[in-house]
Amino acid sequence: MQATERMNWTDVRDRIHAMILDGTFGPGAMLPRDMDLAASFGCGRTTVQRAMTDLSDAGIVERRRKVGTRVAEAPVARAVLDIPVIRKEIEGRGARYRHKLLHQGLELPPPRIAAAMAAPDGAEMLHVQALHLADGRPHSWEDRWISVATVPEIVNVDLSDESANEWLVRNRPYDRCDHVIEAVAADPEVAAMLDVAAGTALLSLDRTTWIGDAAVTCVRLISAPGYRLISRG
Amino acid sequence: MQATERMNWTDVRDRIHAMILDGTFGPGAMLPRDMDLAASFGCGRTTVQRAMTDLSDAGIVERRRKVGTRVAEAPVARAVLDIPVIRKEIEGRGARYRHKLLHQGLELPPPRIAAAMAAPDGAEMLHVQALHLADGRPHSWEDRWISVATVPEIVNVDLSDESANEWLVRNRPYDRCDHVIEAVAADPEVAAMLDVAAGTALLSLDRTTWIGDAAVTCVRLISAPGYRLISRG
DNA sequence: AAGTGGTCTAGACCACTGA
DNA sequence: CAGTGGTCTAGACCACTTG
Repeated sequence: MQATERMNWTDVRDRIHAMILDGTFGPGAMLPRDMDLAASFGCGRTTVQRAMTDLSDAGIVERRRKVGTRVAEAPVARAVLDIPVIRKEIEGRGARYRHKLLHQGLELPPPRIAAAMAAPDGAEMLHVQALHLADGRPHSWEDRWISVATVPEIVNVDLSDESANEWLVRNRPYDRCDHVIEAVAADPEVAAMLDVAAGTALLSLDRTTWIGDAAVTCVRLISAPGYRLISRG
Repeated sequence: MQATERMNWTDVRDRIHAMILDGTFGPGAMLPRDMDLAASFGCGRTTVQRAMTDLSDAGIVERRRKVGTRVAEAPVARAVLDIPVIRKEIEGRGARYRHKLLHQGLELPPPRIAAAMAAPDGAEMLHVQALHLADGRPHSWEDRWISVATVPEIVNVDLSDESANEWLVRNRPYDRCDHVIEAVAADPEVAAMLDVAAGTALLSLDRTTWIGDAAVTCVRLISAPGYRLISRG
């Protein structure tokens, strides 16, 4: 008597994945229909569906109605980065967090910012610059523009107490956000703030956040040397 | 008579998300049970489940059995980066891809690599250095170590024809991979290869790939100035 | 022991797309 | 038009966690 094991959808996913990895189905090959796979695994079609959704999300297979499921040709490497709130990250390392407001004022944004936020010409925004410190040492420098049109009450908030990011997250949580990651050389101003030599290679992370189609804020975070973004999976 | 609209699971997800965003359920608040939400939306519990799975994957809510569903306290910003095969990326921009093998040999890896790949002391690996070019101009510099223990046949492959990455993807596809992103200053060797001044700030991407618990390869890719990683959504 | 989310099933219908 | 994946439903049972 054969013991018939009950399979999870994760088991089904892993068995399909294994068949792709060991060459049973090579890049570009068609997989059987969900119903046939379900029959061969002895499970319902829904379970195969669930497994396929996961493989499809991971970019391992491509599914099209009427056509079927195909093993992806050029597997992209997908890195999922969790970018924590800076204060949480610092406190999570057991260090003391402090935040220093350097500048705050209504100004006309440079074209780069206005374009990223799809803002009309001549619209003033709140410009904020701040420094994040871990145990008193510079951790990162923040250069932020906030849309007064989207968040009018921001002009009356005291940002020396709470960081702009945390106020926004609590009071105007965003829908979605874009990120751009690049390497930059420290200009003299940033170098002085972060206490490094001008020209030092630093990681820059730009984030634009949106509520629906209205831009909330566009922030550039430049971190002190040694900062890394890590993704495990 | 009220027209009862049929809701997709994405609609359900968006309505729950909207209630979180507009403050109906603030950070840390408990949401109703799936069954009650289903009743209030006029759909089955499965549909709420599907919506919740998505919100949970996105880090917006946290679900625990017997306890219920809670709005996340500290929303992390999640950036999903698709890192394409370099050749595809270059050809996708309409440029001509070329690949130049600079170095290839069996060597003892430095401690950093041996540790990242969890390799035993004294195990030689294949060390490969190469340059990727777009329309003849340097695009990125690659420094790669390949585990001979995991991929013995690699020593007989001609890597001047096909890049190591593409050979590996075709012949030893990996299970999972880790990424580390950081900013580095160009050392003289890299600077010469990429045709930039020494000390230029460059983006470095390290990737270690695995088949099960066996490391396949550990590669550092350093890109020419102006390279960016972008995530939208 | 009880309550919650996690998953499975079978069947049904919808949505997209190629012939 | 036909064939595939995408989704919904109702009901059932499982797995985990707290009391």
